[in-house]
Amino acid sequence: MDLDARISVLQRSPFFNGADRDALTHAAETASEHPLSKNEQLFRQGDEASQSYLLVWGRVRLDQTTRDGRNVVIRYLGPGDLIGTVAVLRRKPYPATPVAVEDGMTFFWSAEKKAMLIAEHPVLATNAIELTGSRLEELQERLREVATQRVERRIAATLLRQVRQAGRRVDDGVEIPFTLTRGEIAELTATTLHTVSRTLAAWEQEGILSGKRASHLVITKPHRLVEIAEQE
Amino acid sequence: MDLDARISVLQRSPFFNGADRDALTHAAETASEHPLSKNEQLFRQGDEASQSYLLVWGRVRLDQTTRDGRNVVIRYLGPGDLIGTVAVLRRKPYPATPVAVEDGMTFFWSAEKKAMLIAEHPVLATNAIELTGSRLEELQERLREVATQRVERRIAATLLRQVRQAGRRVDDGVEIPFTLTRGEIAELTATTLHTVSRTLAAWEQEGILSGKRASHLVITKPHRLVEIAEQE
DNA sequence: GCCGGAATTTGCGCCAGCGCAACGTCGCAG
DNA sequence: CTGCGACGTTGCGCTGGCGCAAATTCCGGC
Repeated sequence: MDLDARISVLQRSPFFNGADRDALTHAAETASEHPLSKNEQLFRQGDEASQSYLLVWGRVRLDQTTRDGRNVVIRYLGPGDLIGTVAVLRRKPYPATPVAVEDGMTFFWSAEKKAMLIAEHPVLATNAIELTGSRLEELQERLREVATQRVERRIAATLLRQVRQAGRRVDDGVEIPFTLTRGEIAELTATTLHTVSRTLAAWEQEGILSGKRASHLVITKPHRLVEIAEQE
Repeated sequence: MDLDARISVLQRSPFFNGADRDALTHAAETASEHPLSKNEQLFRQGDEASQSYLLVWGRVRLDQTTRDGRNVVIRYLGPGDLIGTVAVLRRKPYPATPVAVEDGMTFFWSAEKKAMLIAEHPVLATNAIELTGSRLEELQERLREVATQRVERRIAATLLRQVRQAGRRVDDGVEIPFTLTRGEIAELTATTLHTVSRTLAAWEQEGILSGKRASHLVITKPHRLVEIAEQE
């Protein structure tokens, strides 16, 4: 990818919001590229944080694993999202494992280069706080959900969150533009794939959504989902 | 409080780690003081973020409330912790309500002053990322716990977390140096005060911990708690 | 020292949703 | 086109721990 192409990619990332030409050029020049193939792990939870990534295109699932092998999906990441950056800046091991759910492309910087970039362009520090803060807020919301809401509401809220973050309009509703298995939805909502399956089946009955297997979920009646997510 | 006193308070906060004399002085000069009385709310979830606080001494509980009145404790804050700073920098409403669980003291800065401080002293931006990042990591851990562990383990893990963050050595073990009601523990662990009561009663039987009512919890056998928190 | 209210304890019934199991189905590799 | 492996569905029984309720204890204020 040539420099201009890189710069225009960077410009689209919230992390470079308000960055001047100089910052963009500097970042583009020092970036390396790393393509992603489906199911590839970018790094592993617990690894020393040596690289900071920017997802250019594709979709990545952030997993957190327990010692005993249980898994929780922290969130899904899309184009423009940073991966591993906080760990790099904190000089702590990566706290989670990013897995590509489809082919994609990333830029990455070494820990030193990234730290230097941020030191020289303070606006990037502000943006990093902004991004980290919004993830923090999302996690607080999810914690509250898991703590206080029953499964059905949580699933509805989770689907709506995916729609908000990555939804795409289609003929008959909104589409979640990547494959979400029942198991993954279960790990996002702190339940089992069985319960997810039953719930989605019921919703499909009701015509709220549709989408089998490897196809993408299409929410036909988002308002119904909102109702379910907000019911007392 | 005179300037030197303020500066020495600021020095003890991780947010001012590695800050030079100039930054400290500047921050100390522009800070206002606000004493806290028990049960006082510093601000409320949803308010426009106008002030950023630093907890000087005392103890604050961060609450997140659902529309229907249910409550979740996000975390407890102690001396040196920042309150509302991320919201101020993001120019978003406060996402939670901080409540003093005992009398205390805070410094605060207006949103503008705080933004200026950070812009002029980049090390503060780095520290803010560090602090936000560590809270993010803690929340990820808690989400995983709530999603995968049963109540007993979660309570053990939660108590250990309090000990790690604020524990104080005493004759017969480690003390959590502020009052934690069963209800508060319940809101920290996503359960009910009934279950917490039963669990703690059992542990008291076993001699793992002690502490009635308004007194502080003393963990007599932390290793047992660790075992419980880690058991498969 | 006494009182009112808040926190806690404890008992009991119940049910959401988990765990297990068996079966169906889709999609991709070859 | 076929076979296999991963994903999904569905039934069923069980139980952790929630919800409700009542009794008890403690605390802080007066």
